[in-house]
Amino acid sequence: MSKIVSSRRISKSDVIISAAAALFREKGYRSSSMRELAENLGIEAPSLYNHIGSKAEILQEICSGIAFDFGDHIAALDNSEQEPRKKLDVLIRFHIKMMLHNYDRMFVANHEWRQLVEPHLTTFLQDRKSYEQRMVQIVKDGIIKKDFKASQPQVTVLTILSALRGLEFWHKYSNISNTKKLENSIVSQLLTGIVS
Amino acid sequence: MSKIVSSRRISKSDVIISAAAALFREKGYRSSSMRELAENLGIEAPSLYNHIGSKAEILQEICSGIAFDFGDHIAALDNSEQEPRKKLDVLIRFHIKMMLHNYDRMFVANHEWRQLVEPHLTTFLQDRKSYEQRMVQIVKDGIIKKDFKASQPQVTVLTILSALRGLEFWHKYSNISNTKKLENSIVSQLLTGIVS
DNA sequence: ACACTAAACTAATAAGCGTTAGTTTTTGAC
DNA sequence: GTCAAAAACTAACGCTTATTAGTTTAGTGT
Repeated sequence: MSKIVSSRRISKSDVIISAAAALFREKGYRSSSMRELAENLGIEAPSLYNHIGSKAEILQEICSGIAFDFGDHIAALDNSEQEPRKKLDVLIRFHIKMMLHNYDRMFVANHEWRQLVEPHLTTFLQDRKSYEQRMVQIVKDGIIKKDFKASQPQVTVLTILSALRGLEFWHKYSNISNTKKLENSIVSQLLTGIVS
Repeated sequence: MSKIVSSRRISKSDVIISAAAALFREKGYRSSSMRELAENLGIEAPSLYNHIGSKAEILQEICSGIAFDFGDHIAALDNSEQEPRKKLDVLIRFHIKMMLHNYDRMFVANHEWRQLVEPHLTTFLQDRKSYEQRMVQIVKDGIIKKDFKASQPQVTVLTILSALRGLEFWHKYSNISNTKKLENSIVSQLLTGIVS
């Protein structure tokens, strides 16, 4: 009978979605039950439906929210007049920051987007594809300017993105080595490699 | 009432596990039902239990099989007398080959190991940690021999491993660009970077 | 042809799922 | 304090799940 705490800035549905993101990250979307989610919030399962439409809707909110953040960021970056190398640098650091500060949502969006139902699955994949293509363009620009080695830009981008997706493993290390140092290591490795 | 086809070399449980790997990859472990798995094999769900112990057991077989293959490979590599740089090269190529030739099992092991029940979850994580540590040692050796730049070897290894885990995205491209070329691109990018 | 065994079948069970309906309690503005 | 709205509750439904029990069919060696 305890009520969900909320403020002017954070709606009750946001509180639910945050708790859901944490649960989905830990157990996976399909293995997480509405009953367990409710229990974590100190209420009964049916009470959730005063604030959210369905379990599927929660996942959609999480995934589309992340997609929006990344789309927003790369659009702003595209409009800026910077060198391709700098753009890639900024992009990588943004991924790292997102992973450190929005860990649960990032994890869920990365791992559970397959469970989205149409048309949201298609939308999500389109957004992803579009992001990827913008990134490919940055690499192509860099190759033309001789900033980057000639390569298969598609493969280059997918390699970087999958490396960044794995950042979730470093979430647990984020307290011991500070963010900036971690950022620098990863950016350096992805851009200039490890061979001396 | 059709029987599961099997040969002297491939047992019926292996046929089931292969079909399960394909299904689990497509829908995820929790979203895959024994009924659907049986249907894909042309039998009824309860008939599966003549060959396998449980759904959970199938996942265990998949995950421990992959863990074994990688453990085996890195142990053999450790015993070989090769330069760290060459070891890392071989390791990366092995990951790529495994992903291309054992796609379903690799995908499932990478994505669904969280659904393992104890004690298999702990075993799997220990195997993974051990593999990671062996790889860290290779990088450390390389740094001492000045093959590699000084860095945080742990971060270096985790970055490479997460990039390799994302190889599943390239499975669909594997028909257009041949394996060797893909291997070379990825090895080059991970070892020497993209900046010219 | 016969018997043994492997492997399929049908029927059913208990548990868990997301969700709805209907009701009661709590909260906040006047 | 009163009243409306928000948000909690209990009870239950319909469905799916993995799995078991018991039975029948099919394949194999003699």
